[in-house]
Amino acid sequence: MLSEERRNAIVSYIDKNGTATVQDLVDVIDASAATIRRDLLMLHNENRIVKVFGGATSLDYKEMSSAEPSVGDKMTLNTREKELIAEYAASLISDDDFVYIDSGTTTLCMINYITNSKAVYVTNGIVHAKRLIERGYSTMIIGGKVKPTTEAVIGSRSVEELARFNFTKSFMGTNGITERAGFTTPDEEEALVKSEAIKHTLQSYVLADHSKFGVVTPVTFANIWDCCIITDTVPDKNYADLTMIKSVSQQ
Amino acid sequence: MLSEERRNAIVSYIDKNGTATVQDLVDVIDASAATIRRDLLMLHNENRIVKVFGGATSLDYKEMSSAEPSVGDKMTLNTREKELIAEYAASLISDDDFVYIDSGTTTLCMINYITNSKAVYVTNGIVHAKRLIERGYSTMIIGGKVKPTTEAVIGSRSVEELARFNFTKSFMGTNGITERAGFTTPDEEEALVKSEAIKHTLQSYVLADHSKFGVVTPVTFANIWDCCIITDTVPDKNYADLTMIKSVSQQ
DNA sequence: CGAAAAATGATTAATTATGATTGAATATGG
DNA sequence: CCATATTCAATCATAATTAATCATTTTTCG
Repeated sequence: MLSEERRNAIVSYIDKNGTATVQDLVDVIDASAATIRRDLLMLHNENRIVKVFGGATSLDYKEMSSAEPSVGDKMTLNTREKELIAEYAASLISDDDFVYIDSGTTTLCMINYITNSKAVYVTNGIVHAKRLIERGYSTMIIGGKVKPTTEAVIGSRSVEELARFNFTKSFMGTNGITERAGFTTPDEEEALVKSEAIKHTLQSYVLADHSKFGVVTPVTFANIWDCCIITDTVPDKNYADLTMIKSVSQQ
Repeated sequence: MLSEERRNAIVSYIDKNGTATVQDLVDVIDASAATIRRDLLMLHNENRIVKVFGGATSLDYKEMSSAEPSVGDKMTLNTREKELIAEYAASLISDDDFVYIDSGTTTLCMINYITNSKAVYVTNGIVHAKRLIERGYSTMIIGGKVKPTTEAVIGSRSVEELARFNFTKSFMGTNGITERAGFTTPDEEEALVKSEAIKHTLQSYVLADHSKFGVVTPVTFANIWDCCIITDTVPDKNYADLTMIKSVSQQ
């Protein structure tokens, strides 16, 4: 058996079962533990599996204990509401729009519902850009520092770049919405990017499920009247007097 | 039996079965192991098969067998040569380097071997940026249009952005290398980005396996003496007089 | 035909992959 | 926190594979 064949067998076993211990692989494949370990190390370097203590897991195997939520993990939270919000937001895009899509999980979800291929899309999310391109849309990405946790492009360079654009519509994520603090986010640099994008947009939308209302996080990136909120259910009617709200709840 | 038809028989056997050991081929084809090896070497240099230790595999063997987990990463045809080239290139990065990593599959492979977390990395590849960040490196991305097929950031905006950087090292991919045409690529916009990156770099490296030598594609992005070539085997000794070459072949 | 060139097969030294061993590192269960 | 049990990485000896060499055969072409 060729060593390549053996390594492929290891990868398919792991992909099929999600995980495998070194002993599992020794039993299934005719090779010693030392060889299996060497293979796992090589496959890990080639990004074909993830080597962990005791064995290996497939690339897309989710670790439940992971404390920091990366973009991929957060996707699974609050799906039903997010889907509805995302679907409605995507429907707003028309042919000659120049659209800015903010980084964040709700906006990422929105991309799946986009159907307009005549519009041009700009984003500061690495994953967002990748998905837009995969789906065949005309896409641009903002340059700058990449923030590790959210895979968003931020920093002064990004702000400068944004200043040269004039969007017709922008779709933003947020961490908190209150009447007094407006739209807020925990990261100052991310907030600067968001503000700049909104500043250069004709009509900005904030995509936020009901859990975001009444929450304040450190930095404000827009006042409550600057953006139209797209949400599922509005907890407080006061908001209606201050800004435009589109509720997409099912009933 | 004509040597040419024997080689064709070898290729079809390998294409049909995915892999073959030297012994397999000796059994099937009426020739000695030495001849089979010579054939495999020749066929490998002609890019008709991939020679591996113990035998050979078809060109797309790895792609076929692994159930592709992440979309878009399917273009990673990682041959043994690419791995070696990538590994050596990654080892060149030192602590206070400001590194540019060009889009392309060989440079993507290189990221897996990077270990220096003190350097700062800039790239125009969407997937490259994502992987750099995932692996925990300080990363920046160039802004601009995203090219659908390669997921590379290109266009005038990218060139403008690059003009503001001063890299200590850059690692480039290429489609062709010849003495007269230098380093070439099929896409003009991509060529412009590459040239600009090289222009703002102290020492540029081109990562290229043997199959790129003697190939000319429409647009030149650098002269042969502008970059140090990192490759597996150099087909023509003339190159050594024109540029710096580091060969990482196993022999 | 016959010499030169090319291809082939056998042999061998060198390279590479593998498997076993061992001290060090890491996880587990109090 | 500790002690214990796994697992790991490094090392080495062994087995397998290879590239290089050379003698022999086949092909080429004047």
